[in-house]
Amino acid sequence: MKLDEAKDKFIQQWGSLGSNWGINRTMAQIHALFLITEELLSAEDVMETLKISRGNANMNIRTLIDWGLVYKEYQSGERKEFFRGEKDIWKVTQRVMRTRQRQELDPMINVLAQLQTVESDKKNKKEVEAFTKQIKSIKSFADLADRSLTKISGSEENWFLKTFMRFMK
Amino acid sequence: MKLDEAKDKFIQQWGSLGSNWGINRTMAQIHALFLITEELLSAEDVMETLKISRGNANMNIRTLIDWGLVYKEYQSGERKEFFRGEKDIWKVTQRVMRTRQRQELDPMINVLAQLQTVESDKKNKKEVEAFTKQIKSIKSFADLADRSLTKISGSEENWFLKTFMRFMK
DNA sequence: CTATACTTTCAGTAATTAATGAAAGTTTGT
DNA sequence: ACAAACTTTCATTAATTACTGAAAGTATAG
Repeated sequence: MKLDEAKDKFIQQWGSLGSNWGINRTMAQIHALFLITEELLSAEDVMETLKISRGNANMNIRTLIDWGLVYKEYQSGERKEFFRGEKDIWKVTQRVMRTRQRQELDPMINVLAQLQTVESDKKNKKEVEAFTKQIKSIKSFADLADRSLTKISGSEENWFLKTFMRFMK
Repeated sequence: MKLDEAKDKFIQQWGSLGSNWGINRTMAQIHALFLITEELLSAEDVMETLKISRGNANMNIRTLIDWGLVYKEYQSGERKEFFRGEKDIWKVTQRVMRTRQRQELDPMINVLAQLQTVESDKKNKKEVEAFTKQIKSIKSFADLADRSLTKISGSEENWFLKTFMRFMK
């Protein structure tokens, strides 16, 4: 396979992976491009390579920066902004975990906490008990996931690999 | 909060969580309904509770069965099918992991394997090396994730909790 | 201060994804 | 074998989500 073909294939596959996981295809493709590009890229470069509009490129690069997957850098002598992708796949994973934990797990946990107290009367006592029990069990699980993610996404790769490999044996 | 209000809130929240993770809102809502319903439900029940069409209910219940999150059961004396949701949140997690591993991680790993061999000529030698190195590093990570998921999704909750809690300490 | 080089926003539009419901298919009881 | 009771499919329609591009906004150099 030729290099350009391989790069394109990687970008497409990463894009489709992203879109299956609720991350828009273009954002995932831009991220893929940054993952396999050593050099700094400008918004223009991204637009041209992926054939997307200025607005689209700008918005998604911005989101990638928010997620901590892309960094803004300045080239001396150049007026425009350049960007560099985080290459370390372990760091990438940690940052994706963190972002999604904040955006999705934490709100879920809040709602679950609220749902633990439901009014009960003589008519539906049994039903309320069953509901509350199930919500509590989901909440416990979500709390465990939350603590785990916090620990994992704050840990060094070395620690993680060492301990995790032992765990997985 | 009233019970019905709480149930509805749970269904909505689970639906929105799902849709953020690339699972269609209705499928996630049906799943939520099954998670908090002790009794058997018919397709009709689901249609009425969630105000969705017959086709929609049927297709998504089917997918939930494929994922192993809902079971088909027959009521004696009744001609129509009834369904029961898997309540154990640990099992639910394992099955979601398994399904997504099959549907998304495995294809990604296959593509990464292909991308490891890229033709090189004197002009782009350096570039090809850098690309291959990065792909290899992503592939190793994906392989680790794959092995971990296989192990976790085949393990007992007890084993998992015991070992994982030690790991997380 | 002002012209230029850039970045950001956002209303309108396009593309994608999901839902409907009627028709076709299947199963079961008599 | 037939009819009733139910399930599945799928073409059409609706809803959602993402993209474009022009206009507005901002920063910098001279």
